[in-house]
Parts: sequence; structure tokens; C-alpha cells
Amino acid sequence: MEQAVKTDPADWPLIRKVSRLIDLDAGEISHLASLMADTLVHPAQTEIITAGEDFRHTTIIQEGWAAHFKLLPDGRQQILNFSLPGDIIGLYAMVWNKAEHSVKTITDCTISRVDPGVILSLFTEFPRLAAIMCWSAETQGAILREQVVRIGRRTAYERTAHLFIELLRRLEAVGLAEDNRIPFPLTQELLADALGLTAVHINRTIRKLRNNGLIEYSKGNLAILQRDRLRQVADFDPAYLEPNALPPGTAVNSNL
Amino acid sequence: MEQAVKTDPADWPLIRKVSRLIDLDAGEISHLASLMADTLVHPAQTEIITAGEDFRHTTIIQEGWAAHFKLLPDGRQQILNFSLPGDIIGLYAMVWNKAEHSVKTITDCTISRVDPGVILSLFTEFPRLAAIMCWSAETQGAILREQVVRIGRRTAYERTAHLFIELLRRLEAVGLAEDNRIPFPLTQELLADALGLTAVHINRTIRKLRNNGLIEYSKGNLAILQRDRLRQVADFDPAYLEPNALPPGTAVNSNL
DNA sequence: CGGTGTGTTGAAAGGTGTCAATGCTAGTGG
DNA sequence: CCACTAGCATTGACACCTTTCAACACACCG
Repeated sequence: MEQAVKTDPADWPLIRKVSRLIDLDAGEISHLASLMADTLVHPAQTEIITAGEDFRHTTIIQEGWAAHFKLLPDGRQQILNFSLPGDIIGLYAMVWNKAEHSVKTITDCTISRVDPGVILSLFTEFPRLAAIMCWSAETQGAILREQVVRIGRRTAYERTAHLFIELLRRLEAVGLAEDNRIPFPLTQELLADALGLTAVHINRTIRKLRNNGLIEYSKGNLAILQRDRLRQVADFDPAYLEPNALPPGTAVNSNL
Repeated sequence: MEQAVKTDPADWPLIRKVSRLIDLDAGEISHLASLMADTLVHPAQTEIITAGEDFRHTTIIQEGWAAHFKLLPDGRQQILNFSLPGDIIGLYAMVWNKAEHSVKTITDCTISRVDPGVILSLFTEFPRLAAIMCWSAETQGAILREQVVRIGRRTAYERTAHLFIELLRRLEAVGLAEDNRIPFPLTQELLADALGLTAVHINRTIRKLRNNGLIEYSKGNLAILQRDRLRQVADFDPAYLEPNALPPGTAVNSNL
């Protein structure tokens, strides 16, 4: 772990994502930036939060991918969600004694730790930032609900297509996708644990997507070749993850 | 929909549940009660929230069961979670334009609608109640994450056992279970849509649980006969849903 | 009394898992 | 620079869990 060098806050993923929703003023941006002052780099494959252990700090991913997961005693693993740059982990750490699930880094990750009291103070001092935090938490909830639908009611082929589009959209939201192409650090085993399948079957499913000309899948990179057809295969709801959810003049703004 | 007659607030499910965590003072109880003043009864099989439509009020279930669900265009349905008495729906309605999934009543439901502004004001006026709201939201998140694990990495037999225990525990938390026995208004088709299976297979799985002497399943009622063995089958984490998460003197309390 | 929804059961099909072997690539140490 | 290893991707054969399709039973209700 080493101290990271930071650049222009406007390029930070969280701020970039939020700027699509709201025009932040200079004070808000600098306060958000100060939230993220305490920054560390964790190497890949590090467990940064462990289920059952103490956990009181909200965490913001600046760079890299992480996986939220739960383990069953017999070794089975389920990945709940991936945290990408700009994602907030454990917003309500302050009302919970212990971590209820674990989080590990997939790649090297630059993350910020935020004191829970600072989060709370947003509600009185920076209500628009508090609203953004709530919006972010709700977005994570929506992603988790889509995950339930994906695993519960979609075929392996649909699941995989759906997750690929979701990751593309989420990375686009923070400016990390280019021309339907994203960095893709997930092994097929991680994909399997995320989609409730086996690595072998993920492999076959990916091959099918590739054979059908929908994607290009090489080590570390994923390209969506026919985005619209893939969206159709996945039955991806266009409204899902659309950043139109927190308009200026929302209730939070007008009430505080 | 008709106006409901209310009794002693201490018997309301939400307050009963919260009282296991924190000793509420009279002022907090009466404020919580005033939150829930606007109460209506919806008949069974009513869609109270519709995906894609406007939705700005936080809702509290006083009585009855409801199902959160998403529909796929071809008719497949996935139930995300059940809302039971004392559960809060859409705490952050204020930061979201439209409902992102639907909710329908399973039984007749008595529900309260809460103005989003009132929720926000808790953070400054009744911080301990605000903490409770956050805790409640986090609990719902934990339930949803367990749902992912259940569907993604457990067999049909384990899934069913796990859900049964979860429902028992949740109803116990609001005083609606007696002697390992709960009212059970779910059809096997609802169960199937919740567990990512088909109704036929749920039927066979329940029969197996019954044949193994673990449960007694009759129309409208479920009895867990061998709780410990069922917990073992389900690999139900004893810490899951334990109400030890919001101790007196938590960060929220001390910071505000 | 005849619907309609729900539960129950059987047989067959199919999607996904399991097991096992092979290939490939990157990193490591001699 | 070359084995050598470890991790990951790939593929085949087969087993099995779950679905599908279909039929029937049963209770409730207008």
C-alpha cells in the first residue's frame, strides 16, 4: 500500500459519474475531493473487507475492480456484485457492527476510506452531496436486484450477455469504455461465481457469444461487436442504469 | 381501501422490531407513530407500486405480505423479496424519479405512506430514528444479498429450506410466529418465482422436506418441525438477521 | 353445479454440472 | 536462455438436476 498521486478532481470517477446528474459547484467538488483524501493502493487479490469482522469505514473505489462475495462452508462462492471505479462501498457502515459480506480486489485498487461521521454531516452541510450518496446507494440496490433477476430467471446465455452490457454501461458512466470496448480483468471462474454457473459452462457460453459474432473476448479485454443484438439477447432494459434518476430540483434539494 | 383502526403503537410491527435494538423513549415512539398515521388497506393481489411509474412515497407495511418483483417481456417473473409487517419500502424514494421494480400485495395489506421530506427531517430532529431507518435499509440489503447467494449457489432443496427459515426468523422479529409456526400465504408458484425454480419442482422439493420430517406444510400454514436440522440443511448463518447490529452508542448516535 | 386456481404426480427432454485431460501463457529460478 | 511450474482457458463425454408437457385431484366460489 502506498500513497497515491492524485490529479484533477474532475477526472475522478465518482465526480465524473455524478456530473452526469448534477452540475456540482466548486464548493461541492472540493468537499467531495476532500472526502477522498485518505487514499491507498491495495494489490490484486487482497481481501479488503472480511465478513464477520469489524468494518466502520465507507470506502470509495478510485481505480480498479473489486468483488463483493459470500462463501458457503463447503467452498462454494457467490459474487454479489462488482465494484468499479467511482463506486461507494458500505455507505451505512455506521449503523452496522460488522461486515455482513466480504470484498476482495480483483486488480490493483486505489481506494479512499471515509469517516462515517463525515458522511452523516453531509445531510446538514451539503444536502445535494447527501442526495448523491443516497442515489448511489439506491443504484447499487438496483444493480443487486438486476443480479437476482439475472441469476433467477435468465439462461446462461442471457445472463452472460446481460452482465457484459451492464459492465460496459457502468464503465461508460465513468469514462472507462471506448468504442464498446472495456478492460476485462475477470477470469472465467469469477464470471461463473458471479452468474451462478460453473467456469466450464461460462467458457462454452462465451464461445457461443463469440461464434455468433456478438463479442470479441481476449485476455483482459472485452469488445461488444453488435451492441444492439446483444442488448436484445440479454433483454437489457434501456432504462436500467440510465442516469436520469436524480434531476435538479429533486425532493432532497428542495427540502433542505 | 379503507381507513384502518389502530391500536397501541407498541404493538405495531415496526416498533416491536426496533425495540429489540434500542429502547425508544416516549417522544421517539410517538414520532414514529405519527409517521405512520396515513394508513390504508389494500386487498390481496393489488399492484401497489409499478415499475417505471412515478413513485415518491416511502411505504411501511403494517399488516400482510407483499412481493417485490420484476417481469421479463416473455412473462417470466422474478420475485426479489417479500415485504412483511414492519418492513419499509423505498426509503430513498426521494432520490429516484420512478419505481425501478414493482410491488404487489399477496394478502390484504395495511400500509402507511410517509412523505419523503419527513424521512429527511429525521436526520436532524430524531437522529436515532434516522439511524434506525438506515439500519432497516441495510437489513433489506442484507436480505437481498442472501437472496443472490440462495439462487446462485444453492440447490433447490437448500434454497427452499433457507427461505423458510428466513421467513420464520423475520416473522419472529415482529412477534408473528409462534412455536416455529407461521402463517404462510405463498402459493407454490410465488415460491418458485422467488427461488428461481418452477412450481412443479417446488412442489417436489416441499414434498421431500415434508417426507424428511423437517416441515409441516398445509394450506396457509408452515411449521418447522426440526429447526436445527433444517438450519443445517439450509446452511443458515446464525448471525444472519441477528438484531445485534445497531447497539446503543453507535456512531450515528454519538455523532449527532 | 360447473368454473378456476392451486396442488400433485409421471414421463421425457434439456440445460447445466462434473470429471478429466490438454493446451496455453506468464512468471520463476537455475 | 531454458526448463519448470502455476494459473487459466478449452474441450469432450457423461451424469443429473431441473424443466417442460400433460393429466388429474381438490377446494373454493359465484
